[in-house]
Amino acid sequence: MNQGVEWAVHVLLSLAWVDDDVPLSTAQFARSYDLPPAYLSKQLQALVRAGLLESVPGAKGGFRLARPAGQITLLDVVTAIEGPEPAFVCTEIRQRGMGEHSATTNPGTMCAVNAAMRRAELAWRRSLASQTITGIRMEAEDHAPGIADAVRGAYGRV
Amino acid sequence: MNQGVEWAVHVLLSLAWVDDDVPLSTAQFARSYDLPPAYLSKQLQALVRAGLLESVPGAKGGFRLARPAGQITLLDVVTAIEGPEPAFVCTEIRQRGMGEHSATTNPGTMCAVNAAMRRAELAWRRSLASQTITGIRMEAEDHAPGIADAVRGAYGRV
DNA sequence: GTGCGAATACTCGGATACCGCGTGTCCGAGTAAGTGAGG
DNA sequence: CCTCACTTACTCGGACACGCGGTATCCGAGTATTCGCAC
Repeated sequence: MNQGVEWAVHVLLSLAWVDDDVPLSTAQFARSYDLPPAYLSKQLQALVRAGLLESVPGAKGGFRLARPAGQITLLDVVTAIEGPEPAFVCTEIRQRGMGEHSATTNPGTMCAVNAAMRRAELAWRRSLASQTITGIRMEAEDHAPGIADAVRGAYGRV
Repeated sequence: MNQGVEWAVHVLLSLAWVDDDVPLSTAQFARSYDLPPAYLSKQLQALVRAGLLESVPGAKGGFRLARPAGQITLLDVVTAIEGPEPAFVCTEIRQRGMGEHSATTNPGTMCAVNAAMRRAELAWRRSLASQTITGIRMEAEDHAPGIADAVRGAYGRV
């Protein structure tokens, strides 16, 4: 799995905690988490293209949440970074070479292997879609009560 | 996702259909599905290492199922090919650079982001573990009634 | 005809190259803020 | 004091290299078969 997913979620969490109209810049995130700024910027651009963030150009610019954190799911993030293609791609080897099966195969039916893998991936996507940034935020606050103020302080929002 | 997973499942399915003590060789599988024989061999070796297949050396050798197809799950196959490591790896960026959070973080608790991703991946693994080769076999036979005899015929088992 | 032994051909298995994609970096276009002068 | 235009500095955004893991391949070790020969 692409490492940018983890970065993206943490960035979105920070933006959720620093609930403000004034945006946060790539440089600030990179400094906070000790990440390569340029590469992080690339990932954030993907979030903008996916409509999760909106970018503010110019001095004192940066990124803002494009919609409330409660309406951003993990599936949105993963899809934005990894792309919409499923992890398992069926190459239909069942009807290569010896194509005898295909003769009796009921048309319109999917390869059973592909169907099984898609069921599993659907379960994964369902779980991702059921978890929002806000949910993770609450869980983190439960684990570390002072984290909200700590993050706001780390970004200069006293 | 590694392409070998699809190949492995189809090979296991073929072995389940051709229910016989005499093994099937890499060359036969490669011919049936039009796959590169050497690379396919590499994947089958992984299945042997994982204990899903047992190899028979020598002339007329090949591979046999190491245990009944009903006791081989998709999770077994994926783990054998992809390895046991989870797809999402948490690099703990939450406490790099500004480590202020960690001061208040309740010790022994996992990063909330990691926890969320692990929940999703657990759902995926649960679905994979609930589906056996036999289950896929039955579904395929439902889609294509004559497939069992077709496969047996393709491998010379008349 | 039968038993034995060597040659054989076929198999798996690990060691070895190739290549695409994720990883990492850089520089330019664009814009808001800041600054100074002029009215 | 207010307005305005210019300079400035900082931001995002896309275009450009690097390295590793999946992809693909080849050749050697080992064994069951098979053929031939002796009995």
